[in-house]
Amino acid sequence: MATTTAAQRRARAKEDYDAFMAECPSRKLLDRISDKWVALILAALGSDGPHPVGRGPGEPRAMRYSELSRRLAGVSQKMLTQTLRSLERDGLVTRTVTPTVPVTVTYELTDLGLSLHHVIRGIKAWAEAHMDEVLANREEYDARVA
Amino acid sequence: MATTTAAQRRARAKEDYDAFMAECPSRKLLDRISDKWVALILAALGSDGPHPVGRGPGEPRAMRYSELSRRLAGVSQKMLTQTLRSLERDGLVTRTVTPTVPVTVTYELTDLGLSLHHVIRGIKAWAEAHMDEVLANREEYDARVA
DNA sequence: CAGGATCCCGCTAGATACTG
DNA sequence: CAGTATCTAGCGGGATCCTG
Repeated sequence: MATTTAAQRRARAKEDYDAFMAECPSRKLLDRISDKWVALILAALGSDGPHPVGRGPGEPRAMRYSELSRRLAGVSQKMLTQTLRSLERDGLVTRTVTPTVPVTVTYELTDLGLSLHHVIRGIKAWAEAHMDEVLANREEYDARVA
Repeated sequence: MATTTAAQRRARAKEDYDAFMAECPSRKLLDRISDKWVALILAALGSDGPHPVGRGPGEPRAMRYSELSRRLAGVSQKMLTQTLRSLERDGLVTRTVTPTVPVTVTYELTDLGLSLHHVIRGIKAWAEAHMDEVLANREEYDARVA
């Protein structure tokens, strides 16, 4: 019983790496914004843009739950709520409950959330500048392989 | 048979939205870089940084498969290969095969890949500047709830 | 050395139904 | 209106074995 070393070392390395990954701020941020709906919600609250499927030159900020739900057509209530909660938890949005007849809940970007929104706009800028090139490369590659 | 409209409209909206999502360049880019290993590989090839778990002040660019494998300790061969292939397909890295005794394969960032790497560094910058604040908000939130 | 091919498990998004 | 609760299927990703 001595040859276990190889597997053990790998497992050990993986643990270390996972721990490192969990600590890494960049990784955390990527995990956050890469979430399917985060960027969209931030975009919706941040101002607006060509993001929504319908028209909606929309309002700059502070939206109700139902507004967001309509704006991000494809989202399920579960994911919308879950995502909004996590964003609130991280201090990226505020949640305001107004006890009207049926309750009214509005969401708004914090300064922190707004600054993150700017980062995302940077990503968007790169995407719009270079993504067609990426797509072209992709097609070329596929053509060469096939 | 008339009340099907509600569900149908939702389904329709979802389809439209999915189509929109699939087209959106920003979404595509996010899907790309949010991939678990993409950012790490780009960081490894882009120059270096505090990313790797071991030390490794390492080489600036052009790494062999096995080097990457060691540098990104936790990655499985499958994911490493898969990710590298997709990056090559997108024209973000080049793959060079040198027919030495046992084959030698090196990967290197293209100009496009390098420019994307810069975007990621921007993300990293935000993370390092604000992520502690996010974490603090998170703890505070959890404390309030509990 | 650098992968290809398979099997298989865990997690999570999504659909559905219910509530204050 | 703005959620909560539950159940399930699909798939991303790791482990393992094999090859040029």
